[in-house]
Amino acid sequence: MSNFKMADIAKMAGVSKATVSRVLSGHKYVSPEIRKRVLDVVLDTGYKPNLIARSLIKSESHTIGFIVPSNDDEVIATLIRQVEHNLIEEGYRITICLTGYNRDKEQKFLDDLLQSNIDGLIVLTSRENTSLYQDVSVPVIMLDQYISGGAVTITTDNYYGGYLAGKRLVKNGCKNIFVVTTSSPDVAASERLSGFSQALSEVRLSYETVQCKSQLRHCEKALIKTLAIKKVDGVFATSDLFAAFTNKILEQQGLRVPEDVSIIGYGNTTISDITRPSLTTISQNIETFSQTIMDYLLAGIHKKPMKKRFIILPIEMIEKESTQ
Amino acid sequence: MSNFKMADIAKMAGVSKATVSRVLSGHKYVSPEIRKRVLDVVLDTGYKPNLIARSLIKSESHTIGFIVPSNDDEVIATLIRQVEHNLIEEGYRITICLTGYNRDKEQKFLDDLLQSNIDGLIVLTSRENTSLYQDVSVPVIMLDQYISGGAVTITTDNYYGGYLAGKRLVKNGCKNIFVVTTSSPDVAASERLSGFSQALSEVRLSYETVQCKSQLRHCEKALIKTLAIKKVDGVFATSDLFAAFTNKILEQQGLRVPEDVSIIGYGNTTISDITRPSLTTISQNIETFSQTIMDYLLAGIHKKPMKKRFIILPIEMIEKESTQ
DNA sequence: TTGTAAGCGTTATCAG
DNA sequence: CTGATAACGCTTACAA
Repeated sequence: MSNFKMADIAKMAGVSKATVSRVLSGHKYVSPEIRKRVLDVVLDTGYKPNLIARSLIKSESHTIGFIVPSNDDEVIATLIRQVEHNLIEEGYRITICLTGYNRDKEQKFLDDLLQSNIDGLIVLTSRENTSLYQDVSVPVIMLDQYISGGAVTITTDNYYGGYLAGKRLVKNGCKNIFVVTTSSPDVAASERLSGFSQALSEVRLSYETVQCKSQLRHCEKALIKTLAIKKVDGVFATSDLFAAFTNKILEQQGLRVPEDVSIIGYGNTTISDITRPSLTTISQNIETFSQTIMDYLLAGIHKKPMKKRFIILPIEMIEKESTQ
Repeated sequence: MSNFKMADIAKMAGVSKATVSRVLSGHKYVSPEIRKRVLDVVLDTGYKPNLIARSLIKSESHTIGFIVPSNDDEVIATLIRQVEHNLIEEGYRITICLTGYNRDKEQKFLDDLLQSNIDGLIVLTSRENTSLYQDVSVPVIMLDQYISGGAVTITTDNYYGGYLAGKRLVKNGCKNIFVVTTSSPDVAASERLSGFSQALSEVRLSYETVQCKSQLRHCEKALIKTLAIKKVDGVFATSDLFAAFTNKILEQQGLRVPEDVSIIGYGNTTISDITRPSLTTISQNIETFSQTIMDYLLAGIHKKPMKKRFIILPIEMIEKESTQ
């Protein structure tokens, strides 16, 4: 990294700072000779402009804040990766803010970002915390849930995903159904459950709920406890990880999947392919998800008119071995 | 977000900008009355100082760049999460840069960060790309490998981890050993293999190598191909994910784990607990890893003297069901 | 087409 | 203790 400043380059090239600035910003109205002279010095010195200074005067930072509960979920990690990839192409970078659903933390992150001239925000949070984003001065993409105010909501069709899963278990003739889900205020999971519920209630079925705390051993306990008092022949888990773990526990208990129990997970992640049997699951197209986020985020940043402020992306069920 | 600037606050409180600045920076030498007067206005208006302006004059940004190939590995995702958590406590935030081992991308990330007054850098990269970091103007924590220049290297004992795995398979009497590893230039994996090799060569054993590209189905092909020509009774995978997948394929081929084949993974991740059988694995203490990174990073930022510039953290083998 | 000078919103310096 | 005034490193009217 060179320690040259624009003034140094200007002096060395025998021009003014303004001219150097124009050359570097690809401004027109610079004579070829002078452009070359400046560029030569820039190359010689390895000069790189200070982006903070530029940021201060332009009130932008080419930085997008990405606020999420965690990166431990494979789907979220993939989304982060994909969004980062797409944003880079457009000249932005991302600052990751992991909130753990903690409102104070989230508030602090938000303030910090807003004080740093960020250009936009992508947010995944709980229902309670949406209020933080109702009146923010930069474009906000709110994931998975509606929020009043100016934000654009983008979500995959979690309700329908859950609904499809429900229909599938019903089709398999399952009567004793477990739902394995998180205890976090995860809006996607709760939408999935609503859809699932709907599918079951259409044939007058209900289900047992097994809640998993972050630690899998708690999940194991809860599952075994419920198994002690209820039979099971069908499972819907709100994530592939839960599905995979449930699959293991069930087989440890002497139940065979899919012969005795059908299992459906969510996410179509790597995990759904490394279990035996592989897991039937609901797939969201992460590339499309990311691309849509990008499109609306950039539209917001460039103040382009938007037709919609609420976008629902389709999902599909991927049949694997756990529901045969 | 308020749109007030320091000058506004100063005017409203009837003092100078300098005084407002002093109050907000918690400077001493401000009379109680004036302090209160300013603070009242600040609270009333919801004023928050612009961090970019502060950053410009102080030549720091309270931002740490975290350069890694990807976030799809569970160990790395956990490390990112932990480091982020620790850094927040210290008033820093992180910008994530996912390189995919692409040198150009990495170079661009680096330049961009350096042009933005970042305070420090945490880097996980390939051997070839270390040269990018040999002469960087901010503290660099290089993960998993040594690098000449001023950077501090922090690594877990990958070599010994591999060695332990090798010893364990030998102890189980394995003679036909497979190693399943990545085809990426992953320095940790290659260290693990060195250690593993050493353990085997001490008893004059060798092994077959199965290379996995990012897509698991390629891995499956490679594995089946090798199985067609070689017997196997022991497997060492350089990640739990590979181990889990291998476990699945082997059982599909009619081999029982651990009766016919012993498997050892790496990372002690969630994956190692959701397979049947659960996977014996090598565990790195991520909290300690993260804390060590933090300590040295902050020491570097605050220009404190450091006793060591090369830190190796211990690992341990966690015996689960796949090697019994 | 180029240079001069005035910002961007803070903090640092130096009188008072 | 407080207030002008000059940085920080760049962009951008406005002039020339």
